[in-house]
Amino acid sequence: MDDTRPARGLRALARQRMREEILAIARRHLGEQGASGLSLRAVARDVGMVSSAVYRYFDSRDALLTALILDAYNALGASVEAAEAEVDRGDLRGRFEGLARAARGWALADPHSYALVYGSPVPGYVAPHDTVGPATRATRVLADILLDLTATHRASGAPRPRRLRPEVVRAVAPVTEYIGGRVPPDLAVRAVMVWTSLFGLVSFELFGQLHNVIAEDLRGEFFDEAVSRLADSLGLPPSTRDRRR
Amino acid sequence: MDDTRPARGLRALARQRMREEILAIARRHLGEQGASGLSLRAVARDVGMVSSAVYRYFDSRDALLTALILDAYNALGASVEAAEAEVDRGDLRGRFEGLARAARGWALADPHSYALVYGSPVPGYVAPHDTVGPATRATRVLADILLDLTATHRASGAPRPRRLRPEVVRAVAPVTEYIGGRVPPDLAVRAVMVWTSLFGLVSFELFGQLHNVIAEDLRGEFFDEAVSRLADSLGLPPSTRDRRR
DNA sequence: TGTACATCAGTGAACGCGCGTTCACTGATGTAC
DNA sequence: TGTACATCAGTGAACGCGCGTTCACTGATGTAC
Repeated sequence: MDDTRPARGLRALARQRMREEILAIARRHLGEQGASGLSLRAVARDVGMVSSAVYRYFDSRDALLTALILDAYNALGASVEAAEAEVDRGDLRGRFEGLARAARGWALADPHSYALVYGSPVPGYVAPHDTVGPATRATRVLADILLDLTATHRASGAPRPRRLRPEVVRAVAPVTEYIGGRVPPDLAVRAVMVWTSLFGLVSFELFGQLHNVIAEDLRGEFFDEAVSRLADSLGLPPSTRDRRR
Repeated sequence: MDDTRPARGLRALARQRMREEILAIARRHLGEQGASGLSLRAVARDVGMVSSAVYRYFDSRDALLTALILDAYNALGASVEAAEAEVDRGDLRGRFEGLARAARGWALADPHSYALVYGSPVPGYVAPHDTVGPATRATRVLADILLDLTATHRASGAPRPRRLRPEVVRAVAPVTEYIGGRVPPDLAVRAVMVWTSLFGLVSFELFGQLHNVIAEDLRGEFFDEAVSRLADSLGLPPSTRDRRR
């Protein structure tokens, strides 16, 4: 059951299509039952085949879950990359805003996939190692914006960097290393905080925590405001194309 | 099955103790199976009674879940209130730090209860209305700190308030109203962002999203740093007792 | 170009399991006299 | 202070259900000659 790339031949093509149909229906089921309630039999029923037939495509229920998780990370990554790529390279703020809006947009469009990867972990399920790459696609986009920021020294308008205790510098060491280049630890701290804010906001919105907090029809407006402030906290210069602030 | 306060008489007392034992074991099970996998039969087995006996204490599986959610909110609220109450009323920053650390501390001590209320929603489960009160105990503590902040006009060192678009003002209207007093919309926006950052950070830590991001043995250090920056962003004055910053 | 055969997607029955909930019951225990 | 009785916590069997996974099978279809 090597479900890798080569889709040569008619059979292989049909196989891939079937695989994707199963995944699509499983994705829909995620919403109604949640990850731990995802039932291979129910999926098979909806696909229109007998439950055992699914085993032609996935080794087990966990393998199906893994595929869904990989898909989720890749869909988020692709959506973020595409949005960010549309913006002028020099417009760092615009790139960040594009990234942030794309992330929220994807989450709203497919909340169950979002919950699968950013919600509470599925009990008993352990993600295999090959989810690591796709999981970092979105963060890579932010990292590159920060690299450009430090490289062009445009952080002149940035908040004064704080003096950091050495433990904090060590705490964010994986981040400075991941970003690459010569990113100062203070910026790494800011980056992690911005990232958690961003996903914290999306999670709050999706998981019902903004109920009676942010007016439901103005969540997008609020999000944009928040994103703008997060951009400030990173020291991103005003957008080159849009200076309404 | 009115499971309310009056614990008069020996029987009623035993009843309450039993109820609490069931809840304690159910809480433990939450971790191993997750909310949607919580099994009334399994809980009964661990308590040492037959599954039908649990129905003497809870009307249904959902009622058990509701009790767990209520307990979680109350435990978080109590822990946050206690920590904040220990600090000098005038030390606004200290009060905020106490609140934040208590929230994280509780979450780390009982991650499954945390996931129950701040993780992905349990599919098919709808929280009854009486969870609303306990759900806001922790936020009330922050609201009171902000009230004191605006009342004493100590926000002199605060970041300059931003001009807000009217839609944003309307978006946070429920927050300004909830906090009470004359809290400016800009501060309400900051409050929501701080709150989502705080819980975003805790969720990331608990749900494994900080893996390879923040060194595992320095998460507490990083959290304290983040909390200090969040306090800054609220414009809380330097702590009266501790000026190491 | 035509045919024989190997591949493999999908079937259907079966396995052993745990689930939530109901019901009539038993027997210990608190309470009213 | 002693006793009869009502209360009610806990039992055990039963209900109908869906689950993941296995296995031997069938028959359409792509491929090698």
